[in-house]
Amino acid sequence: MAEMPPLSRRERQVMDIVHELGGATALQIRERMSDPPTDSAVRSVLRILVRKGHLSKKYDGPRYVYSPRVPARAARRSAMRHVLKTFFGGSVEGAVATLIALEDGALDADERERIMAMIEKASEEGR
Amino acid sequence: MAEMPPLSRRERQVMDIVHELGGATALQIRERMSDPPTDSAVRSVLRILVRKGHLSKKYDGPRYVYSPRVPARAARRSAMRHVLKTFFGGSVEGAVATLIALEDGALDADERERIMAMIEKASEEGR
DNA sequence: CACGAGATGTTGATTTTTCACCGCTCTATG
DNA sequence: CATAGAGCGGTGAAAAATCAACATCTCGTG
Repeated sequence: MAEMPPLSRRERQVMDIVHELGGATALQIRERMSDPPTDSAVRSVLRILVRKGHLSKKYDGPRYVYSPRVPARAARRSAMRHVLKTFFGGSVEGAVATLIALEDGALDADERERIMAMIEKASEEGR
Repeated sequence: MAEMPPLSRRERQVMDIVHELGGATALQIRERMSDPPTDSAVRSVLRILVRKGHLSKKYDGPRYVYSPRVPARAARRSAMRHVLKTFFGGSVEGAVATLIALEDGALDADERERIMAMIEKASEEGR
């Protein structure tokens, strides 16, 4: 389970799509690409990603569904940790600030409440 | 000044380091790489990144300092937006949850207070 | 001035990535 | 049964990325 070399451009693009969808067929993936190559090209990188251990494929109904090998939770944490370190100098505060200020993520009262509660809870438990 | 082709592996690695440091010399960058190639190899990708418009170089004292061409604020927002979409289905709530639960980011009382205040303020201002 | 060390840029060869063509299988349908 | 269409994977060639050797230039020092 080594962490190998980082992904190539296409590989990363495909992984992002699969992560976003949770699991996806070759066709779905191709449809989501901004600059889609041929179907077989997509399959080529899928094959590589499976071989490298980043994706698993399962035969669901009439076609294969590709899913991330690493659990969603871990992937989320890892991705977040990376931007936290790279763009926010590790400042959770700064990251949250940017997050809630993201115009397209306008949070309503409910969501705000839940977030507040969450933080309360976390700081209690986290000592 | 289009944003065209995504970055290659090395390019992304270098960009991340530069973003993290805000600005850096070729040597600093190389020092931060986990699997550093030769100095001249590093310079090669730096040159490419400058040509592509992702980095600017300024002659500071005895050497060049490379800096991101896109303002830190915009870069942060863009990076955050991407993980938000890819790993959290756009849920700010989910993202904040992960953020505050990152064990290595243990937030103290002060930080928690400031974050709470921030959220209050944001929702007051009619977001 | 001559020299060595540090910083940079260039070039071209090697390695990796990307991709489409091709053939196979399976299923549905006429 | 014959055919057509969809899904799949292998292969090798083209394109891109990666990298180290090499050439310059600058600066400080003996």
